Amino acid sequence: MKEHFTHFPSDDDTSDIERARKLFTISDLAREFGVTLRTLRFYEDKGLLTPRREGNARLYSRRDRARLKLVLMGKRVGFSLDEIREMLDLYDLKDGQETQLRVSLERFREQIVALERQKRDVEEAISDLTRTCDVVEGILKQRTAQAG
Amino acid sequence: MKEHFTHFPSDDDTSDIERARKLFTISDLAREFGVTLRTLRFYEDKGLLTPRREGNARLYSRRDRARLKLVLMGKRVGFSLDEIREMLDLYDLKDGQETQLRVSLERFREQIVALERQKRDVEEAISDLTRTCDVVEGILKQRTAQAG
DNA sequence: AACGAAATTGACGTTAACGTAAGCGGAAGC
DNA sequence: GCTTCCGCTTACGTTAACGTCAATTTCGTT
Repeated sequence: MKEHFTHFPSDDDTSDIERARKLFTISDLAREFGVTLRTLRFYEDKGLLTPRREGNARLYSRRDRARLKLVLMGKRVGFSLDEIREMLDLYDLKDGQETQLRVSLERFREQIVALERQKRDVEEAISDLTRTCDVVEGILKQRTAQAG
Repeated sequence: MKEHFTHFPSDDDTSDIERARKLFTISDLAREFGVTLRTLRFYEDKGLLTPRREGNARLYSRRDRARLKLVLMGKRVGFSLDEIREMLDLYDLKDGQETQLRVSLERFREQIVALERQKRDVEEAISDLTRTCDVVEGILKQRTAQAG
C-alpha cells in the first residue's frame, strides 16, 4: 500500500494552541518540512533522528524537530548525511561545546571553499557553452546567408 | 590481472611523423585524454564510440578521437552520457545538418539555463554558510570574552 | 466485529559512471 | 617455452538518498 498524504486541504486540526505542543507524529514533520515518511525513517536508520516510541509509533520531540531542521539545512549547503551526522553527534556531547563549535566552524569553512570551487567550475562550463553557442550560431548564420 | 600503464617515462615510440597518423589504440586515447581503458570500453557499450576491430583489438580513427573529445567536453559542461549520445547521433545523420545544429543549440541553451540555476543555488549555499559562520564566530567570541 | 486510515518493518530497486576482479588470448622477448 | 605486456569479455560492486512494494499491525470509528 502506498503511503497517502491525502485529505488535508485546509482542515488541519492543529489549532493555534496545539501548534505550541511539544510532540509530533511522523506525518506532522513530513508535512511541515516537505519530506516523505520514508525519508524520516531513513534518517532515523542513519542515526540523524532518534524519536521516542509510544508503542509502535514514533513520537518526535522539539529536539528531533530542531535536528531535522539542521539536517535539511546541511543538505541544502552540500553536506552529506554522514557529515551531518558527525556534526550533530559532536554537537550532542555538550561538554566542551566550544571545541565542537570550532570543529563545525572549520567544516563550514572547508565547505565554503569547496562550494566556491564548484561555483567556478559551473562558471567555466557556462562560458564554455556560451562560446560554443556563439560558434554554432555563427555557422548557422553563414549557411543562412549562403542559402538565401 | 590489473591493467597496467607502466613503462612509458619518455620512451614513447610516437615520432613527430607518427603523431600525424590516423589510427589509435585504446591506450593511445586513454593516455591522451586521461581516461581509463575501462572508460573507453564503457563509452563504446553506451554507443558513444564505435572503433573498428582488427581481429580482437580496437582501432580508433580520427573520427572516434574527435567524438571522444566531444564526449568529454559534453561531460565537462554537465551533460549526461545519454544526452551526449543523442546529440552525437543527431550529428551523424548529416543530412539536414542545419536542423541538427539547431537542436543542439537549443540543448546548449537549456543547459546554460540549468547551469545558471545551479550557480545561483551554490551562491545561496555559500551565503547561507557564510552567515552561519559569522553567527558561530560571534558565539565563540562571546564565550571567550566571558571566560577571559 | 469489521473497516479504513495510518503506521510499521524489511528488503529489493533506482541512477550514473564507471571500478574491480576473474579469467582468457595473442604477440614479443629471452 | 615461459613470462610479460597488452588487450579482451563478463559480470558483479560501488555511492547517495531515498522510492517502491509487500506483508502486517494498530487505532479509531461505526
